[in-house]
Amino acid sequence: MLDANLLRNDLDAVAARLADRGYVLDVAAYRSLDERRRAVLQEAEALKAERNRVSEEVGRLKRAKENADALIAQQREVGDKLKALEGAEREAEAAFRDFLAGLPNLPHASVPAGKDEHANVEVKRWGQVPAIEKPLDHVELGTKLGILDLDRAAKLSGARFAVLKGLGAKLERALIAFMLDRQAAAGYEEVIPPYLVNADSMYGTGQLPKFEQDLFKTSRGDGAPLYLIPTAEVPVTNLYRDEILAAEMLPLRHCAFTPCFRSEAGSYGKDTKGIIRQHQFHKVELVAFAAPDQAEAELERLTSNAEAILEALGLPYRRVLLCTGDMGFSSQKTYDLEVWLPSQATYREISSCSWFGDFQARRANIRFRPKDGKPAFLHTLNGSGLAVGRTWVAILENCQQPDGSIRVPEALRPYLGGLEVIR
RNA sequence: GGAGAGAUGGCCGAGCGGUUGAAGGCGCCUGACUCGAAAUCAGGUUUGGGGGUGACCUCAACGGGGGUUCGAAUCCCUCUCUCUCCGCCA
Repeated sequence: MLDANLLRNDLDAVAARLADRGYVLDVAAYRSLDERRRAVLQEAEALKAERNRVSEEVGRLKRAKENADALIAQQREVGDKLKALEGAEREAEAAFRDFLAGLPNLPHASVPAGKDEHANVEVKRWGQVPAIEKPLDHVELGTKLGILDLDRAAKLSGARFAVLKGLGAKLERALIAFMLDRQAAAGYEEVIPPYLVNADSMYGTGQLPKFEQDLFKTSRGDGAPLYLIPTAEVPVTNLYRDEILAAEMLPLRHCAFTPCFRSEAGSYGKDTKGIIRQHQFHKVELVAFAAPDQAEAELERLTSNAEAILEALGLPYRRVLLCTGDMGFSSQKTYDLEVWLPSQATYREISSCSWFGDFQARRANIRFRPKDGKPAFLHTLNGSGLAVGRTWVAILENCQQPDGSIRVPEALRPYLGGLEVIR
């Protein structure tokens, strides 16, 4: 959520920055909502002040055993007026808040302006793209090796689900343990959060109210619905919702392995082949909480922590700085890491590292107490470190050998009992 | 799932219709004393919204929501969570 004061003081500048990311801010609508809200608020507050004053007087009379009937009658009138205003007050407040909550974050000054992914900027390229004659894709490789079974997965759950078997399952598990160990060593404290969260949590990180159609929603009798997390970012960021952290705790870094669940109703037709885009996948997530003056450096650190996994596995990748039009709703600056996929002869997203400024912190009310000052919103960041399923795909495709076997990256072998080749 | 108890400020803990934003204690901060520290003494110490150039004024918040009342931390309803006992269970 954006700072309402910023909008009030510099509405045109905010509108211009939002326009950079393709969002048209209705300036007039915002102004009238803000003014309406303040007008109603002031009217109601004046009445409440009146009520408080007279109530006190009634109390004084009662204690002195004097008659207060006249005052009480007068109070009833104030109470009625107030009751009449109540609905308007709530409505004005909600309309204002909903409008504000619907605005995406402002892009950081260092983010290139652009309409879509074509304006993204490649800032780094690492590794040697393997020379493979007629590379097979991960579906062919995995199916032939008997470690991937998409047909039976479809029988169980439909499209966009996968079954991993034997060494395929073990490879997935090895990758999870490998990533967690590396990130723990890099200073991230591991957490295992709930995979089902309430609506407040989804609101805190920005999935709700705008993106409910991307989520799996559960129901239970009379209780409030719970949502399956689309990423560990949601429960881990919300860990500190409505809290004030001590400045010494920052930067605070967590890593978490979780399954991720995405409904993505609009995504049919994209990435239909293989397990690039699934309703359920595994991810190791990095989440950081930083003071505002630490946050920009923290984004660089977090991004290189994610890159370190790709480098340790010897997977060629590039780092891309997303342009204003391609960033997620809550982000103010995002780097995507894209891994080379031989079968597609292109780089595909395997990690997305974002700096949210105080956008999420304001929604989730996460603050810190600076050395000698008032509590202030901190900055949140997160990034995949990495998406496990896509790493699995990248290893199969990049490490494939002419006979269809897979060479296991050396760093991973201790996690597979020393196994050198999957065949 | 059944029965009962509870949820108050950074923490502990009183209050159970009328200057209680909240006693008391702990913690923390400032000052005095001291070469310095401890101890002691004095003072201070929640957050958010609105208004004002400013000193400042004002509203809201005692788990969440709703109600009763001139007035609610205090009474009623409801939801959530925690604890104890019983049942069930990976």
